[in-house]
Amino acid sequence: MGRWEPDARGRLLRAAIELFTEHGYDATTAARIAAHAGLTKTTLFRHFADKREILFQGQDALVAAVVAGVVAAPADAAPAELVRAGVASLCAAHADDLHDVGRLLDPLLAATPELRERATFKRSAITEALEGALADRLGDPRQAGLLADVGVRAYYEGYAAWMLGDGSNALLDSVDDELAAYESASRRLHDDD
Amino acid sequence: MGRWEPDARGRLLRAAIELFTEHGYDATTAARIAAHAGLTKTTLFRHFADKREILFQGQDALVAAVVAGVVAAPADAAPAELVRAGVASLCAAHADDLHDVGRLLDPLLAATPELRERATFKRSAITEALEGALADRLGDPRQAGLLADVGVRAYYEGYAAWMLGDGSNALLDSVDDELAAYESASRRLHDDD
DNA sequence: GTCTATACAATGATAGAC
DNA sequence: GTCTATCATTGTATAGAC
Repeated sequence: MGRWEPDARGRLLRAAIELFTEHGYDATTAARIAAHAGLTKTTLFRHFADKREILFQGQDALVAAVVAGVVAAPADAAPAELVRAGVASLCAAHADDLHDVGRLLDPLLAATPELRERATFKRSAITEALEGALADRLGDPRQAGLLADVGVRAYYEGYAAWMLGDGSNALLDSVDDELAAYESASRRLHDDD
Repeated sequence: MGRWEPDARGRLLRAAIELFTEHGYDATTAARIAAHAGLTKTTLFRHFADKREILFQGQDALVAAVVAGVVAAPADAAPAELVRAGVASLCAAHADDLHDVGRLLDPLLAATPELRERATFKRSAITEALEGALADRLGDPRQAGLLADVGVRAYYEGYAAWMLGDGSNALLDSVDDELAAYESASRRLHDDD
């Protein structure tokens, strides 16, 4: 692989998490992160468009994954099955070491609005992608919107629950639990009319 | 009102829209916006935390409005009525001149991911506020989440439709149409099971 | 209570060398 | 792919003017 230490992005991620956790996001300069990873500021910004993006690398793959999941679903799949195919593909796209990264990321997001803003934007990109894929299959854009919201909610809350666990459970199981719970909540909402 | 031209924020808003539209967001410096509004860069940043916030001033009032709407709803209101109370309050919080501002804002958002990110964050803040208010009334956080998503969807799409019109229709009418359409889409989703 | 002047640290872009 | 160097711009901080 040549002259340099491999996995510059991974090293920058670990450096950023460590320094943000220790000193806070604002007090940690990009130059310091780069130096901690054995690189320079210039190189950091060649790999990432901005400082926040260090923490969210790989999320763009999730947009592709959720669409691929829906597209690959059987032709006769019901709406709820399409959603589940999408979020299952999302779960499969996870490297398992995200179990550890996620636990460290959480307090950083809680402490830093700037990072929450980026996280929200990523979530919204996933939602829009799922919505588009569902609309293609269902023909009804409003049904697609509703289902996309549920699917992404189930995914994020399933992810949060899974992160709190010890890692012995599968992410998809947590997400399936959430999907079922939302299905039930939605049904109750209609039955009470 | 005293020694200075009034409505510094409004002047900065108009200056920003005009210059962003003409030269693009990136090519327009904060100093240029300030000068165009008859102010200095220092003053601009006294009014707004960052450059993007110029365009989204007032959105924080929407967070308070949506909560107030739900809180003020009758004690025996059904879930759907709580949602409608929240988004109706959102609509009432609008100054009508937003009809014009919105039309100019739209192409800017389309052209500038940075601005879309901020817009997404504001939408998310409204959603979370509505979700919290609904959870307080309903007791069920998952129902609250589902309903908050529908309500905010209806509001944003109603707003988009209203903006395309000539201004003779009321915003709330557009939003009500969307609420009804989502209600129907949701019902179809369940009946097809 | 709002504005301005000045100085400053940090982000992120750019150009050219290895 | 990385580095040095330089640069415009953002956003902050301080001090003071009206």
